[in-house]
Amino acid sequence: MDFQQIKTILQNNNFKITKQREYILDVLINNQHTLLSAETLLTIVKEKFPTINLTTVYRNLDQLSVLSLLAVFPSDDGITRYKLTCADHHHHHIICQRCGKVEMINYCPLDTLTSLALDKGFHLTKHKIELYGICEACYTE
Amino acid sequence: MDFQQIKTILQNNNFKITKQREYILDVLINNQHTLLSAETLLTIVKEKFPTINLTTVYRNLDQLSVLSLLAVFPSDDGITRYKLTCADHHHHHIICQRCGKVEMINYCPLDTLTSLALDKGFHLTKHKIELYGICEACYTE
DNA sequence: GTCAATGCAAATCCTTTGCAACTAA
DNA sequence: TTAGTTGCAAAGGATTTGCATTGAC
Repeated sequence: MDFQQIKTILQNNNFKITKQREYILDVLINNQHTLLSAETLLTIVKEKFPTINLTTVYRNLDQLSVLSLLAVFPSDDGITRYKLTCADHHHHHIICQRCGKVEMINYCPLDTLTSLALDKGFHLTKHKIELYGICEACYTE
Repeated sequence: MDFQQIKTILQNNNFKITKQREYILDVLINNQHTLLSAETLLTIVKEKFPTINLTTVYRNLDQLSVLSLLAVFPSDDGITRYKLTCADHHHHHIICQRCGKVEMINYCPLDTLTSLALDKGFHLTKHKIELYGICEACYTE
Protein backbone atom coordinates (compact mmCIF):
# COMPACT_ATOMS: atom_id res chain seq x y z
CA MET A 1 0.00 0.00 0.00
CA ASP A 2 1.49 3.32 -0.98
CA PHE A 3 0.22 6.81 -0.42
CA GLN A 4 -1.40 7.15 -3.84
CA GLN A 5 -3.50 4.03 -3.43
CA ILE A 6 -4.70 5.02 0.01
CA LYS A 7 -5.31 8.60 -1.06
CA THR A 8 -7.52 7.42 -3.90
CA ILE A 9 -9.55 5.17 -1.65
CA LEU A 10 -10.00 7.97 0.86
CA GLN A 11 -11.11 10.44 -1.79
CA ASN A 12 -13.51 7.93 -3.28
CA ASN A 13 -15.09 7.79 0.15
CA ASN A 14 -15.46 11.53 0.64
CA PHE A 15 -12.50 11.92 2.91
CA LYS A 16 -10.34 14.96 2.56
CA ILE A 17 -6.57 14.86 2.47
CA THR A 18 -5.46 17.11 5.28
CA LYS A 19 -1.90 17.78 6.36
CA GLN A 20 -2.51 15.78 9.55
CA ARG A 21 -3.89 12.84 7.66
CA GLU A 22 -0.97 12.92 5.27
CA TYR A 23 1.52 12.77 8.11
CA ILE A 24 -0.34 9.98 9.86
CA LEU A 25 -0.44 7.96 6.66
CA ASP A 26 3.18 8.72 6.09
CA VAL A 27 4.14 7.22 9.44
CA LEU A 28 1.91 4.20 8.91
CA ILE A 29 3.36 3.61 5.46
CA ASN A 30 6.90 3.86 6.78
CA ASN A 31 6.13 1.43 9.58
CA GLN A 32 4.25 -1.30 7.80
CA HIS A 33 6.59 -3.77 9.44
CA THR A 34 5.71 -2.68 12.97
CA LEU A 35 2.65 -2.49 15.18
CA LEU A 36 2.09 1.02 16.49
CA SER A 37 -0.10 2.18 19.32
CA ALA A 38 -2.04 5.42 18.95
CA GLU A 39 0.32 7.02 21.43
CA THR A 40 3.46 5.91 19.59
CA LEU A 41 2.03 7.01 16.29
CA LEU A 42 1.26 10.40 17.81
CA THR A 43 4.81 10.76 19.10
CA ILE A 44 6.27 10.06 15.68
CA VAL A 45 3.85 12.34 13.82
CA LYS A 46 4.57 15.10 16.32
CA GLU A 47 8.18 15.21 15.17
CA LYS A 48 6.96 16.58 11.87
CA PHE A 49 3.67 18.12 12.93
CA PRO A 50 3.99 19.22 16.57
CA THR A 51 0.45 20.55 17.02
CA ILE A 52 -1.34 17.34 16.10
CA ASN A 53 -3.72 15.94 18.64
CA LEU A 54 -4.27 12.41 19.96
CA THR A 55 -7.94 12.72 19.10
CA THR A 56 -7.05 13.30 15.48
CA VAL A 57 -4.92 10.19 15.50
CA TYR A 58 -7.72 8.08 16.92
CA ARG A 59 -10.21 9.48 14.45
CA ASN A 60 -7.95 8.76 11.52
CA LEU A 61 -7.22 5.25 12.73
CA ASP A 62 -10.91 4.68 13.07
CA GLN A 63 -11.64 5.82 9.54
CA LEU A 64 -8.86 3.71 8.08
CA SER A 65 -10.20 0.75 9.98
CA VAL A 66 -13.73 1.26 8.65
CA LEU A 67 -12.29 1.27 5.14
CA SER A 68 -10.45 -1.98 5.96
CA LEU A 69 -7.17 -0.24 5.36
CA LEU A 70 -5.99 -0.91 8.89
CA ALA A 71 -5.27 -4.10 10.81
CA VAL A 72 -6.17 -3.82 14.48
CA PHE A 73 -4.43 -5.79 17.21
CA PRO A 74 -5.94 -5.54 20.69
CA SER A 75 -3.59 -6.91 23.29
CA ASP A 76 -3.53 -8.26 26.83
CA ASP A 77 -1.76 -5.15 28.03
CA GLY A 78 -4.82 -3.06 27.23
CA ILE A 79 -3.16 -1.19 24.40
CA THR A 80 -4.45 -1.60 20.86
CA ARG A 81 -1.88 -1.53 18.11
CA TYR A 82 -2.28 -0.95 14.42
CA LYS A 83 -0.66 -1.38 11.06
CA LEU A 84 -1.78 -0.83 7.50
CA THR A 85 -3.31 -3.87 5.86
CA CYS A 86 -1.41 -5.25 2.90
CA ALA A 87 -3.35 -4.94 -0.29
CA ASP A 88 -2.14 -8.18 -1.76
CA HIS A 89 -3.14 -11.70 -0.87
CA HIS A 90 -4.59 -13.10 2.37
CA HIS A 91 -1.97 -13.73 5.01
CA HIS A 92 -1.17 -13.65 8.73
CA HIS A 93 1.60 -12.24 10.86
CA ILE A 94 4.43 -13.02 13.18
CA ILE A 95 5.06 -10.34 15.77
CA CYS A 96 8.18 -9.78 17.84
CA GLN A 97 7.23 -9.62 21.48
CA ARG A 98 10.15 -7.41 22.29
CA CYS A 99 10.28 -4.74 19.57
CA GLY A 100 6.92 -5.09 17.84
CA LYS A 101 8.38 -5.95 14.46
CA VAL A 102 5.89 -7.69 12.20
CA GLU A 103 6.48 -10.01 9.28
CA MET A 104 4.01 -11.52 6.92
CA ILE A 105 3.33 -15.25 7.03
CA ASN A 106 2.11 -16.73 3.79
CA TYR A 107 0.26 -19.57 5.33
CA CYS A 108 -3.40 -20.13 5.98
CA PRO A 109 -5.13 -23.50 6.01
CA LEU A 110 -8.47 -21.82 5.41
CA ASP A 111 -10.22 -24.87 4.02
CA THR A 112 -9.22 -26.86 7.06
CA LEU A 113 -10.39 -24.10 9.40
CA THR A 114 -13.69 -23.79 7.60
CA SER A 115 -14.37 -27.47 7.84
CA LEU A 116 -13.26 -27.63 11.49
CA ALA A 117 -15.75 -24.86 12.22
CA LEU A 118 -18.47 -26.68 10.34
CA ASP A 119 -17.74 -29.85 12.33
CA LYS A 120 -18.72 -27.87 15.43
CA GLY A 121 -21.79 -26.46 13.73
CA PHE A 122 -20.25 -23.01 13.24
CA HIS A 123 -20.35 -20.92 10.11
CA LEU A 124 -16.91 -19.39 9.95
CA THR A 125 -16.93 -15.60 9.65
CA LYS A 126 -13.43 -14.63 10.67
CA HIS A 127 -10.21 -16.20 11.80
CA LYS A 128 -7.03 -15.13 13.45
CA ILE A 129 -3.64 -16.76 13.21
CA GLU A 130 -1.01 -14.78 15.02
CA LEU A 131 2.48 -15.97 15.79
CA TYR A 132 4.54 -14.31 18.47
CA GLY A 133 8.24 -14.66 18.95
CA ILE A 134 11.57 -12.95 19.34
CA CYS A 135 13.09 -11.65 16.14
CA GLU A 136 16.70 -12.23 15.19
CA ALA A 137 17.83 -8.72 16.15
CA CYS A 138 16.24 -8.88 19.60
CA TYR A 139 17.41 -12.43 20.13
CA THR A 140 21.08 -11.72 19.56
CA GLU A 141 21.00 -8.53 21.57
CA MET B 1 -10.88 -28.42 35.25
CA ASP B 2 -13.05 -28.99 38.25
CA PHE B 3 -13.20 -27.17 41.54
CA GLN B 4 -10.98 -29.63 43.41
CA GLN B 5 -8.14 -29.31 40.93
CA ILE B 6 -8.24 -25.53 40.94
CA LYS B 7 -8.59 -25.37 44.70
CA THR B 8 -5.48 -27.49 45.13
CA ILE B 9 -3.46 -25.30 42.78
CA LEU B 10 -4.63 -22.18 44.57
CA GLN B 11 -3.77 -23.56 47.99
CA ASN B 12 -0.37 -24.70 46.79
CA ASN B 13 0.24 -21.09 45.85
CA ASN B 14 -0.80 -19.61 49.18
CA PHE B 15 -4.19 -18.43 48.05
CA LYS B 16 -7.09 -18.73 50.42
CA ILE B 17 -10.42 -20.16 49.48
CA THR B 18 -12.91 -17.46 50.27
CA LYS B 19 -16.64 -17.54 49.66
CA GLN B 20 -16.24 -14.96 46.92
CA ARG B 21 -13.53 -16.93 45.20
CA GLU B 22 -15.61 -20.08 45.41
CA TYR B 23 -18.55 -18.41 43.71
CA ILE B 24 -16.37 -16.89 41.02
CA LEU B 25 -14.79 -20.27 40.30
CA ASP B 26 -18.19 -21.84 40.33
CA VAL B 27 -19.41 -19.52 37.60
CA LEU B 28 -16.26 -19.98 35.55
CA ILE B 29 -16.51 -23.74 35.86
CA ASN B 30 -20.14 -23.71 34.81
CA ASN B 31 -19.36 -21.52 31.82
CA GLN B 32 -16.31 -23.18 30.38
CA HIS B 33 -18.06 -23.12 27.02
CA THR B 34 -18.49 -19.33 27.02
CA LEU B 35 -16.34 -16.24 27.16
CA LEU B 36 -17.32 -13.99 30.05
CA SER B 37 -16.43 -10.37 30.63
CA ALA B 38 -15.63 -9.23 34.17
CA GLU B 39 -18.94 -7.39 34.23
CA THR B 40 -20.96 -10.40 33.10
CA LEU B 41 -19.18 -12.63 35.57
CA LEU B 42 -19.99 -10.14 38.31
CA THR B 43 -23.66 -10.11 37.37
CA ILE B 44 -23.87 -13.89 37.56
CA VAL B 45 -21.97 -14.16 40.83
CA LYS B 46 -24.18 -11.46 42.33
CA GLU B 47 -27.21 -13.71 42.00
CA LYS B 48 -25.68 -15.92 44.66
CA PHE B 49 -23.47 -13.43 46.45
CA PRO B 50 -25.06 -9.99 46.12
CA THR B 51 -22.41 -8.03 48.00
CA ILE B 52 -19.49 -9.05 45.82
CA ASN B 53 -17.51 -6.27 44.21
CA LEU B 54 -16.18 -5.78 40.68
CA THR B 55 -12.71 -5.21 42.12
CA THR B 56 -12.78 -8.63 43.68
CA VAL B 57 -13.71 -10.14 40.35
CA TYR B 58 -10.82 -8.43 38.59
CA ARG B 59 -8.39 -9.43 41.30
CA ASN B 60 -9.47 -13.05 41.14
CA LEU B 61 -9.28 -13.10 37.34
CA ASP B 62 -5.83 -11.66 37.57
CA GLN B 63 -4.64 -14.31 39.97
CA LEU B 64 -6.10 -17.12 37.92
CA SER B 65 -4.38 -15.71 34.89
CA VAL B 66 -1.02 -15.56 36.65
CA LEU B 67 -1.43 -19.22 37.53
CA SER B 68 -2.23 -19.94 33.86
CA LEU B 69 -5.64 -21.16 34.87
CA LEU B 70 -7.40 -18.57 32.78
CA ALA B 71 -7.49 -17.89 29.06
CA VAL B 72 -7.70 -14.19 28.26
CA PHE B 73 -9.33 -12.81 25.11
CA PRO B 74 -8.88 -9.08 24.53
CA SER B 75 -11.22 -7.85 21.85
CA ASP B 76 -11.70 -4.99 19.41
CA ASP B 77 -14.67 -3.73 21.41
CA GLY B 78 -12.38 -2.89 24.33
CA ILE B 79 -13.81 -5.57 26.57
CA THR B 80 -11.60 -8.43 27.70
CA ARG B 81 -13.27 -11.79 28.09
CA TYR B 82 -12.18 -14.85 29.98
CA LYS B 83 -12.64 -18.57 30.34
CA LEU B 84 -10.89 -21.24 32.34
CA THR B 85 -8.10 -22.99 30.50
CA CYS B 86 -8.63 -26.64 29.82
CA ALA B 87 -6.16 -28.81 31.65
CA ASP B 88 -5.92 -31.41 28.94
CA HIS B 89 -4.10 -31.19 25.65
CA HIS B 90 -3.10 -28.14 23.61
CA HIS B 91 -5.93 -26.76 21.51
CA HIS B 92 -7.58 -23.64 20.12
CA HIS B 93 -11.11 -22.28 20.02
CA ILE B 94 -13.99 -21.29 17.84
CA ILE B 95 -16.09 -18.49 19.24
CA CYS B 96 -19.63 -17.51 18.31
CA GLN B 97 -19.68 -13.84 17.45
CA ARG B 98 -23.29 -13.55 18.48
CA CYS B 99 -23.62 -15.41 21.79
CA GLY B 100 -20.01 -15.91 22.87
CA LYS B 101 -20.24 -19.69 22.90
CA VAL B 102 -16.84 -21.34 22.69
CA GLU B 103 -15.90 -24.78 21.41
CA MET B 104 -12.57 -26.47 21.43
CA ILE B 105 -10.75 -27.08 18.16
CA ASN B 106 -8.35 -30.00 18.22
CA TYR B 107 -6.13 -28.69 15.55
CA CYS B 108 -2.76 -27.01 15.68
CA PRO B 109 -0.05 -27.27 13.03
CA LEU B 110 2.57 -26.28 15.58
CA ASP B 111 5.51 -27.73 13.70
CA THR B 112 4.53 -25.78 10.63
CA LEU B 113 4.11 -22.58 12.62
CA THR B 114 7.45 -23.04 14.32
CA SER B 115 9.24 -23.51 11.05
CA LEU B 116 7.39 -20.61 9.40
CA ALA B 117 8.58 -18.43 12.28
CA LEU B 118 12.11 -19.69 11.93
CA ASP B 119 12.02 -18.90 8.19
CA LYS B 120 11.52 -15.27 9.19
CA GLY B 121 14.25 -15.43 11.80
CA PHE B 122 11.82 -15.53 14.71
CA HIS B 123 11.97 -17.82 17.70
CA LEU B 124 8.34 -18.75 18.30
CA THR B 125 7.18 -18.06 21.86
CA LYS B 126 3.41 -18.05 21.55
CA HIS B 127 0.75 -18.47 18.94
CA LYS B 128 -2.90 -17.76 18.57
CA ILE B 129 -5.40 -19.53 16.36
CA GLU B 130 -8.89 -18.24 16.92
CA LEU B 131 -11.87 -19.01 14.74
CA TYR B 132 -14.96 -16.85 14.83
CA GLY B 133 -18.33 -17.75 13.48
CA ILE B 134 -22.03 -18.08 14.07
CA CYS B 135 -23.04 -21.16 15.99
CA GLU B 136 -25.92 -23.40 14.93
CA ALA B 137 -28.34 -22.03 17.51
CA CYS B 138 -27.70 -18.41 16.57
CA TYR B 139 -27.71 -19.20 12.88
CA THR B 140 -31.17 -20.77 12.85
CA GLU B 141 -32.62 -18.12 15.08
C1' DG C 1 -2.45 -14.22 65.19
C1' DT C 2 -0.98 -13.52 60.60
C1' DC C 3 -1.31 -12.59 56.05
C1' DA C 4 -4.17 -12.72 52.23
C1' DA C 5 -8.68 -11.09 50.53
C1' DT C 6 -12.40 -7.93 50.35
C1' DG C 7 -15.21 -3.58 49.67
C1' DC C 8 -15.42 0.99 48.81
C1' DA C 9 -13.91 5.15 46.82
C1' DA C 10 -10.80 7.35 44.16
C1' DA C 11 -7.54 7.18 40.61
C1' DT C 12 -5.66 5.74 36.16
C1' DC C 13 -5.40 4.76 31.52
C1' DC C 14 -7.02 4.36 26.93
C1' DT C 15 -10.43 6.02 24.01
C1' DT C 16 -14.53 8.75 22.62
C1' DT C 17 -17.56 12.81 22.33
C1' DG C 18 -19.23 17.75 22.00
C1' DC C 19 -18.49 21.81 20.04
C1' DA C 20 -16.61 25.84 17.94
C1' DA C 21 -13.10 27.05 14.62
C1' DC C 22 -10.89 25.68 10.42
C1' DT C 23 -9.90 23.98 5.75
C1' DA C 24 -9.90 20.97 1.53
C1' DA C 25 -12.31 20.59 -2.58
C1' DT D 1 -19.67 27.32 -0.19
C1' DT D 2 -20.09 23.31 2.46
C1' DA D 3 -19.00 19.14 4.29
C1' DG D 4 -15.53 16.90 6.43
C1' DT D 5 -11.60 17.78 9.87
C1' DT D 6 -9.25 19.47 13.68
C1' DG D 7 -8.03 20.83 18.62
C1' DC D 8 -9.28 21.35 23.04
C1' DA D 9 -11.61 20.13 27.04
C1' DA D 10 -14.54 17.14 29.09
C1' DA D 11 -16.68 12.69 29.41
C1' DG D 12 -16.70 7.60 29.26
C1' DG D 13 -15.71 3.06 30.27
C1' DA D 14 -12.73 -0.68 31.60
C1' DT D 15 -9.42 -1.72 34.91
C1' DT D 16 -6.33 -0.69 38.90
C1' DT D 17 -4.87 1.14 43.36
C1' DG D 18 -4.93 2.71 48.34
C1' DC D 19 -6.51 1.72 52.56
C1' DA D 20 -9.03 0.21 56.42
C1' DT D 21 -11.62 -3.92 57.54
C1' DT D 22 -12.56 -8.72 57.39
C1' DG D 23 -11.75 -13.55 57.21
C1' DA D 24 -9.22 -18.05 56.16
C1' DC D 25 -6.12 -21.10 58.00
